[in-house]
Amino acid sequence: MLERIDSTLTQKKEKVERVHKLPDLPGAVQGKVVMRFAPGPSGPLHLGHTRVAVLNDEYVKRYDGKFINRIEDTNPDKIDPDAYDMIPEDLEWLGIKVHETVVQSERFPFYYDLARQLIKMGKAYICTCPADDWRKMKEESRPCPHHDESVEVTMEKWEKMLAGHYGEEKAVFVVKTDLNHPNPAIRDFVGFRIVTSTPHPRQGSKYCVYPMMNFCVAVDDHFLGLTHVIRGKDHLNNTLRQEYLFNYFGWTMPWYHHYGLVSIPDAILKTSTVGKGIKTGEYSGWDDVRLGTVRAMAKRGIQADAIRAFWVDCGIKEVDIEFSWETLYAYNRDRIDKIADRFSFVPEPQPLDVCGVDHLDSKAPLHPDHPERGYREHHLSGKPIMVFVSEADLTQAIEAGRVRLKDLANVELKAGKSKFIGNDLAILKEKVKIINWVPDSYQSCTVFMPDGSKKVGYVERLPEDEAGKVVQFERFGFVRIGRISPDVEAYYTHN
RNA sequence: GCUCCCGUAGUGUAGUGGCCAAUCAUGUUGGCCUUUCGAGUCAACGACCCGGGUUCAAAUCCCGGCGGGAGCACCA
Repeated sequence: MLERIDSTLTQKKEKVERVHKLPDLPGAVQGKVVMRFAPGPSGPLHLGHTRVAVLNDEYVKRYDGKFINRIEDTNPDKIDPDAYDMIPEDLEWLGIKVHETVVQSERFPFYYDLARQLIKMGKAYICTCPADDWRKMKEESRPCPHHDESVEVTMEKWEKMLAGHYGEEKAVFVVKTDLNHPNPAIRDFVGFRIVTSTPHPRQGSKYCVYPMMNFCVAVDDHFLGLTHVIRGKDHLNNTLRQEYLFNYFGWTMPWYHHYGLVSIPDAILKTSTVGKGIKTGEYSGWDDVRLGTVRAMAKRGIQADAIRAFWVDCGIKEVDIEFSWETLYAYNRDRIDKIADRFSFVPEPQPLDVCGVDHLDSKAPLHPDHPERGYREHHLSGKPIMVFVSEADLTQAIEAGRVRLKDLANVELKAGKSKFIGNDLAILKEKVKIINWVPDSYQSCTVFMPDGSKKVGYVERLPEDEAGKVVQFERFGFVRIGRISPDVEAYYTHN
């Protein structure tokens, strides 16, 4: 301990630029840390999930521990069968190493056993009151008539429950906590319920008694050997409920930590809404660029690395925070700027004739800082030579009278035509603007923007190997190339 | 209504009694540089929720307000 303090003190003096790092986990032992990610399989992962997934992964990697992906599929109403495959795919894309996968619907008999043990301890009862009545009595700190039934009676009712003697909503297994607990959120909670109307996508109608999240979480967190749990603040009260189970069974609790809630502005995240939208054709799929899914981020050219850096930077504090697209984009730009080849794209293209010259050659680097990567070359001829420029640029250029076609020529404009006036870069010192152009060997290109709009224009011919890569359309922004032929489709990343 | 959590610049973050007239990042503005409105570079802007108390000394400890969030589900 003292050594640690000493080293941080000396470090502090030496550090000029401090990189934000996550704090150490209390009681973490190298090689012994076990953590988990516990999504409900209602769809693929979205930005909100990435925080908890990344943070847990960061710690597992730091301590050379184990990362468990626990699929919490105990509510058949909210299961998308495809999610069982999509979640691991998304985790892999995020660079998260999963060491073990647990699916809760495969463990129902195990949960049933523990339920029996709990009944034997007198810590649970089977309630057959109408749900509203039970809830109301709880609010008033009153026990329902079944609260104090004997172990024998309770056990008998439990077996009847399992045997299907009760219909849906006719009986629940309740974990006793403390009806007089000042916090109404902590008083007796439901551990198992009956589900018969919706078959489970994986188990069919094999089971009619379904465990509830709070029961499974406590049981699994213990039996899977978790040492540290990091999750959202919305689970704060759940942890207090789960604590009762740990105490009844005599288990030691892992270290639980709850970070603040994140609000992600302008993000479409809600799985059920998106799922419906996909069915109706409103969205093209889970990777529709308007969505906040991991898939959409990938499609747009957001790097997993940038998302990771963002969450590490946010830390694990309990304060609620607001997600900043600007900051994520800054981290992402930092990563893609180095690797993105540059191309010329002109939205709303307008033809422009360049008179007074027979042919023009253009040679521009794929990346201005890395000429060794090669060049884009165009050899233009014709009488006159025709190029395309964007409508907005053309308007401004006509107003200015002179303009530099980037890496090509200086031209003088009047009445929609232009005249070659040399190639001397000194003209830039005279505040002449540079604009982009494409030759008549262009490809049509549609850029899909995150707000759902499209920018249609021409792009200079792209090498086939740019498909799937992030490139920069000069003076337009970074995009990820979806396809190259027959026409180019690209997804806007950010500026 | 009850219970719990939280409150440092626009956003995120460092800071656990003195080295804090407060760190870093992002953002914004301006300069330089650059054949992109990208990158780089230099500078500026911008914060300890409020009020008491403890102390020689408080962003840091205590109390009270105020503000924000979550939970009180037979969802996760």
